[in-house]
Amino acid sequence: MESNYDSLTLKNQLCFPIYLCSKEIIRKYASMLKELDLTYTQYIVMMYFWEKRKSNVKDISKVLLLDSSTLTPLLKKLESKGYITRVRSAKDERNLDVEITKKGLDLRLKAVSIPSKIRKCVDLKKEEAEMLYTLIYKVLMNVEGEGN
Amino acid sequence: MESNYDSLTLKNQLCFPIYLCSKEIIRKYASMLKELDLTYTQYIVMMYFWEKRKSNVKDISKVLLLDSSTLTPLLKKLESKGYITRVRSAKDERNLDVEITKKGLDLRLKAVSIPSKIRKCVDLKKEEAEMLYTLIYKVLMNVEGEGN
DNA sequence: TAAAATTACTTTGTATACAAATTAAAATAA
DNA sequence: TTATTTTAATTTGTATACAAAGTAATTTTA
Repeated sequence: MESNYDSLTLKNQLCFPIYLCSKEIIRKYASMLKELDLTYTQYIVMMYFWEKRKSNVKDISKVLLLDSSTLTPLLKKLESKGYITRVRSAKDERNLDVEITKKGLDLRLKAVSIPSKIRKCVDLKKEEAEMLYTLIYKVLMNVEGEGN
Repeated sequence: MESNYDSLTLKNQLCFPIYLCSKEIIRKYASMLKELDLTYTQYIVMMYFWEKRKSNVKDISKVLLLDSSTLTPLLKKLESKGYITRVRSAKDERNLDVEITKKGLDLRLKAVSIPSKIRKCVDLKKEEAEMLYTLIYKVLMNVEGEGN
């Protein structure tokens, strides 16, 4: 039986390696994304727009679990790079219409090789990757579920 | 067979949910750690010192995979809270001797309940947690292994 | 319909993160 | 032994992250 005392050691943490894993993978992405002049978070947002084309801060926030105060400057940055446009909604001035540009859509072509590079780097068998995906999602749902 | 095109969608990313999971768990920690006046990263560093008592920037950096430029201000912060001391090494002035204080050691008692709270929140069966730990570690080793 | 509450986004403040440049000390080479 | 290189930590610059406060538009309520 594991004591409370033992529980408070680095090697017995589950979340610590998840945190490390996240950071280190993002570092890998960062070096690959340098050519596209994108950071990892910007890449995630672009991926969202490659699928959705048009959205607003609230909806992006809901899907990417990024705070609106993180998104505001990030979207301004992507706008300054010409990948998206930001305009207040005519229907409801509170909303910001965010839309991907032609240049933003074109960027996708430069990014298509990235997932396979990352997969090679992560280097898990198909079943392992699926198991990891399942478990991580389970944790995510459990953590999100609890009233925070 | 999954195409390169399909690979570049949010739902087919393995790293994205790991990144979300890491962030959301850290958010949980943050609310629990508020009482101890610690952030998650500060908590990790304190956990290191609860096991090690004395160290230096380089060794902490190696174990926690945190850049020295992240650690410098963080250690200053922990020093200002009275949990550690920072002194240049007499033997080699390049090194910084970092040591936990009595107050820092005492803090451990306030933290012992946190791991079980987090486990409850993550809510995985023992075998699931072990499997997740194994897989995450495998990825971490693979990603770190690749010459970066 | 005027006041109150809600909503969507932005701003502010604090704390990571890390690359790249800098500084100072120690080790190595010439 | 001086010059060169290496090493350890710090500083600088940029980009997240998010809580909390603020702003302005819209909706709800009294």
